[in-house]
Amino acid sequence: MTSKQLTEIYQLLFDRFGPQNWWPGETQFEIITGAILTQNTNWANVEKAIANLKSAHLLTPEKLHHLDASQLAGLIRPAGYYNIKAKRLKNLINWLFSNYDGQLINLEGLDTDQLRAELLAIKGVGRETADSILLYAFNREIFVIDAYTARIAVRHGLIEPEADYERLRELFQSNLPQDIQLFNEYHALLVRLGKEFCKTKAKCTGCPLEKLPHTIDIEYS
DNA sequence: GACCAGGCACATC
DNA sequence: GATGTGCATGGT
Repeated sequence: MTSKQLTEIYQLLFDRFGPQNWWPGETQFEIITGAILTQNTNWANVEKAIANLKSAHLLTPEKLHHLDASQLAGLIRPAGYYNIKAKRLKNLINWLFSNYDGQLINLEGLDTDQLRAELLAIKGVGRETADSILLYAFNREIFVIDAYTARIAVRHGLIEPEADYERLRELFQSNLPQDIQLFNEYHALLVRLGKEFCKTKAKCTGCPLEKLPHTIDIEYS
């Protein structure tokens, strides 16, 4: 039942928007960095911060490892929350160097549950950030939940408004084929839909899901 | 000027 | 376990 609805939604979104080519980023480390920088932040601002790191030729674990947090903060300033995000990036990099010789390749041997648990133990890496890293940087079968996804799922009656992150992840992850490319595209499409049609103050006109069962009045933040 | 954006940790109840 | 607050820039 739910899996049929989820499949229908995916079809409608893909038909309307086409492939989203996520995650934007040329390297595994760029994707990881972007996942932290985009926390509660518009992607356009993240791009400016990443551009700064690229111009300075600092977008590698080694280079950032040797940079202090205050200098890093200056470079990522356009992404907002720059002091806290600089610390969070350093936390992740310190973990990588303390336990894995600073090499992302050394994480490939971990199974998904183990890697997720380790990421979540890093201060500054919460569920969405960890799951974005798992799916988009490490190609693991994890469905990423974000504020848009939650809002859309609630508004279309796929889940109760009180549902927490893990409950939402369970909804998508266990009612869809275990397909990394599908998880990748689906989450990206939900964000696309959210940006264009599913903000907190709902303006649903022209929404590709307009004809589906709908509870417009709900405000989910 | 208000409101929002691809969250998270921490304090407090 | 639920709720409130600080963190900060840049676009609409």
